[in-house]
Amino acid sequence: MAEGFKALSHPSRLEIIRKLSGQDHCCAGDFCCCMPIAQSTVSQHLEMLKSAGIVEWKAQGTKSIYTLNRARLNELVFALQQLASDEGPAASLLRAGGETGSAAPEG
Amino acid sequence: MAEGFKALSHPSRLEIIRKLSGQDHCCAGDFCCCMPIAQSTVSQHLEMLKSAGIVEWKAQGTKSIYTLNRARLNELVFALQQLASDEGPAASLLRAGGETGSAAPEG
DNA sequence: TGACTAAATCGGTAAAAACCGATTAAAGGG
DNA sequence: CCCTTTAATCGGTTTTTACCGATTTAGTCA
Repeated sequence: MAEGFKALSHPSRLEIIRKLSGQDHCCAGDFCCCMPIAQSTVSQHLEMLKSAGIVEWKAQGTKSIYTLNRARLNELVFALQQLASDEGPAASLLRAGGETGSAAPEG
Repeated sequence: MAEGFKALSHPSRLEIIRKLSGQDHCCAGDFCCCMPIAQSTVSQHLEMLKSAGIVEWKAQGTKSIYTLNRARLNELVFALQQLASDEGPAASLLRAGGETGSAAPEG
């Protein structure tokens, strides 16, 4: 869990995720050209995102295709919601079977 | 935003948050006694959580009272939900006015 | 095959984070 | 006032992260 959040804890990596979020998939070069860091650095950020399960990788010819793993992000969302809840993890799990929960209650 | 996730990116800090999540408030010493790290280290983790806005601090006699800032956590939940969504930030904002969304779809 | 392109990896430096023990500061009780 | 308790801060070491340029690997195409 900490590993997941660590992957989100750098502006450049958030930028990568943001770009992927609106775009279905990108190749590695798509990131380099719009970020103020070297190609090798981008590659390392992508590697970290990959090993944290945030992005998925596929080779396509001489290019590398990266896609966002939205399910993984949702896992982190869920974990964070539980922490934000004042009812503890168990309550959230129980409630998930009955009614739908919201991250931001109206109170 | 990256700063918020960085605060969540260490097991000890997650442990602190987890403890606070189920407990309304804790004093600094409550963390030291159940974690395998020195008092000074706990203090530094708390300082980081505080400056990231994740916890709030109040002096009470010779003790320091820490409370979880659940609103701040919910901000991060919301930001993460937007990233996980394939519709981009704008769509999420629009939808929030109409129907309720779920972080974990049934698929 | 050789030139070209895309991207990972290597070798290294600089900065940041994690951690500790010791010290300091400040409140409370005898 | 002195002693204790609580927790922040200081000084320092070790580990990790971020970053770069250079190199390597691998696919593509003439």
